Amino acid sequence: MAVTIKDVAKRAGVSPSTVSRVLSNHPRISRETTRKVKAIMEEMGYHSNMMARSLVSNKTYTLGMILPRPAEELFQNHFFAENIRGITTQASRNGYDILMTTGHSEQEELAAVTRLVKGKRVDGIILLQSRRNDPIIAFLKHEEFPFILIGHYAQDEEILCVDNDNVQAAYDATQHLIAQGHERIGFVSGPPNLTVSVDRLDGYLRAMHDHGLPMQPEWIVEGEFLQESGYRAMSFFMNLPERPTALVVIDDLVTFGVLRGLTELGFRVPDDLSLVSFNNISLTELSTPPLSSVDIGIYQLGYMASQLLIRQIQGDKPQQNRTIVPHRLIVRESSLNLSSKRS
Amino acid sequence: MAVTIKDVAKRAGVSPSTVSRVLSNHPRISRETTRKVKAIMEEMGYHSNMMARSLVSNKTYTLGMILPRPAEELFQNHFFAENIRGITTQASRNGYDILMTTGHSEQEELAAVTRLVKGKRVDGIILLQSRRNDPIIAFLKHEEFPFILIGHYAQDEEILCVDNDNVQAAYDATQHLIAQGHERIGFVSGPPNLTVSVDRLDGYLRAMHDHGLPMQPEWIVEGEFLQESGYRAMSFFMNLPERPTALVVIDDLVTFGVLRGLTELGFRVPDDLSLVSFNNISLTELSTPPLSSVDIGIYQLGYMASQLLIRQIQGDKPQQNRTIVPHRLIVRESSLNLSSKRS
DNA sequence: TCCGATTGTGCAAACGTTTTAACAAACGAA
DNA sequence: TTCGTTTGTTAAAACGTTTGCACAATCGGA
Repeated sequence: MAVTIKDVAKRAGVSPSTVSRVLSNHPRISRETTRKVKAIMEEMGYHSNMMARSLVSNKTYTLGMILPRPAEELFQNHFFAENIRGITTQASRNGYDILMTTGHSEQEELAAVTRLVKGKRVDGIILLQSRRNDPIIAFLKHEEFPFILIGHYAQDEEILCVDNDNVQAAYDATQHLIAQGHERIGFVSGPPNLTVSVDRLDGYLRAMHDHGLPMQPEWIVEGEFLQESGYRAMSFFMNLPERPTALVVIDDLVTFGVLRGLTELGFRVPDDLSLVSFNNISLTELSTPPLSSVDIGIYQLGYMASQLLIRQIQGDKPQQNRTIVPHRLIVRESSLNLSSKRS
Repeated sequence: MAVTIKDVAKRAGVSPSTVSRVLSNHPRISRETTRKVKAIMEEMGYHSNMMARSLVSNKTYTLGMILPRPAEELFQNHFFAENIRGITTQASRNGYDILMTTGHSEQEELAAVTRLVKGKRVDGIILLQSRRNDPIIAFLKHEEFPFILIGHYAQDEEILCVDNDNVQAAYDATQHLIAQGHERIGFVSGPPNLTVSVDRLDGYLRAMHDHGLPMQPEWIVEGEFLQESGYRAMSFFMNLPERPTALVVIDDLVTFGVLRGLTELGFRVPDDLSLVSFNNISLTELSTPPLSSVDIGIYQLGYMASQLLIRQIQGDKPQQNRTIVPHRLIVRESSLNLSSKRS
């Protein structure tokens, strides 16, 4: 039905091989033949059948990824959307498309990945998250299939990944609060089994230590990446006999929970409690007051992941396994202290 | 390298055709053979090569879509993420994956779609938006290639689409404000060339008319789907000699702009101005005050689109071209009037 | 003039499936 | 017993490419 390489060949009076070689810019094809064949391809509206091409060349020019499950709140809408934009944009630029699939459980996800890999549907895989002992990572590593992780995998430093320096990011956030004159600073963390929670807590602790500030164990609260966690943390902190004057919060969404609680109780931000958090989603600047947040370069995380994975597919060994995307603290009203406001 | 159908056949002592038929549950294959072949496939870790399968069967079990360009703010992060979740989930359930590609201009997007269609990479296409005279729609229609539109295309009622009843949604929102005792109600619209803007304005006008309320042309303001538009609309309305007491706003993000402006000027919501908007993104309930918003079922829009497209691919002719996803007004504090609050 | 290298092209096999047509065997009814 | 039907299987062609090998023609230097 559709125009094939043979049709073009016949019309051009050459063999199919020649047409194929024109397509792939083979050096031995003459200027003249190239011109003629290309003209005829144009004229006949030829587009090569990707399935046939993939079958023989064993390349699909497709990167796979699994859609994060709703349960995995680490990846909220904003993160996911920005991230995938980065991934897709860079992939496109290199002639790759993104294949997305999903599973309703860890087991189904593994089955989906297996299907993509063994069924030769993709050339590489981008993983948006990893749990501890991730069977998908184990599988991909065992198959020696190209893949990259956004985030990093504490259990295995050998795998390719793109991540932030979360220790430093939290250090910066904490130091900023200290510079604003705060000494009593609390930390609202995420699930303790996630590297990101561990790293950010670490950065907070280091900053406190480096500036000789007292650390109280009760000023560190764990939670989920949900606003409810923020709400709970807030009420815990505000009921302490000695309240902190500022909080470093693991995620913007959690901070919204803190903020809502504070507003309900009649406390004011930053006057009664200053806040800094992470991710800098677009709504941080819309809230009242606007939230200070560490921009972790979500788009760039995706962009780099695409780029590095494609390089690896094409046989480029990277110097180091882990690539760091720079972060940037965006200071807004939620962490500006009174004196600097009054000045 | 990988295990092929031939390897399985040889090991099972049958022909490749038989193995293929076992794979596709051909009725003529005996119980015994099926059992044996399946066991061997399991044992050898066989997975069929999708490229080869697609090449001959002309089916890819893949749906294509183009990533909305950042410029097209109609599709914000929240919408996009929720929508794609619906699309992918339902696709997966039917054994389809999603292929995502992108282009930096309308022309590139058309080229990308052409590549997917002519290169036989996908079985159908989901379009997340359409401009007027969309060349992509024209192309797909001309090729008679299965596709579905999320939203609808006023120029052509023949194409398959999933949409809300935006007229009724706006009617409901307006009527709610009227029920709260408002008579002076303004409308903040989106770009006038989008169907969604036209429809929602229409619903607003009808509700006002049906309740015998005065309509003032200056109470209708056009803008973009950006918070800046909300900010501008707000300052316009609040500087009128006769201010409205409530606004219907085309989109939540725009409403955040209105809200920020009001807060800056010291106005209070809903006391000085009540607000209702559309889309019900997750942050509407986190803002202060929480925003009333019409939930348009973003996930379900995607879910239905997937489902209907797959049906069409499989040869099921739908009764009607346009499928309506129900909406639901979620009333929150931003539109509850004083009397009902005090009661 | 001859010959080795270079340039341009074609033949045919291969990639891993699906599917049509054919056929053998078993079955059941006359 | 015979013959039409059903059941189970296979051989082989086809899908649209890529690519190793072969070969002819041209070229450039001795």
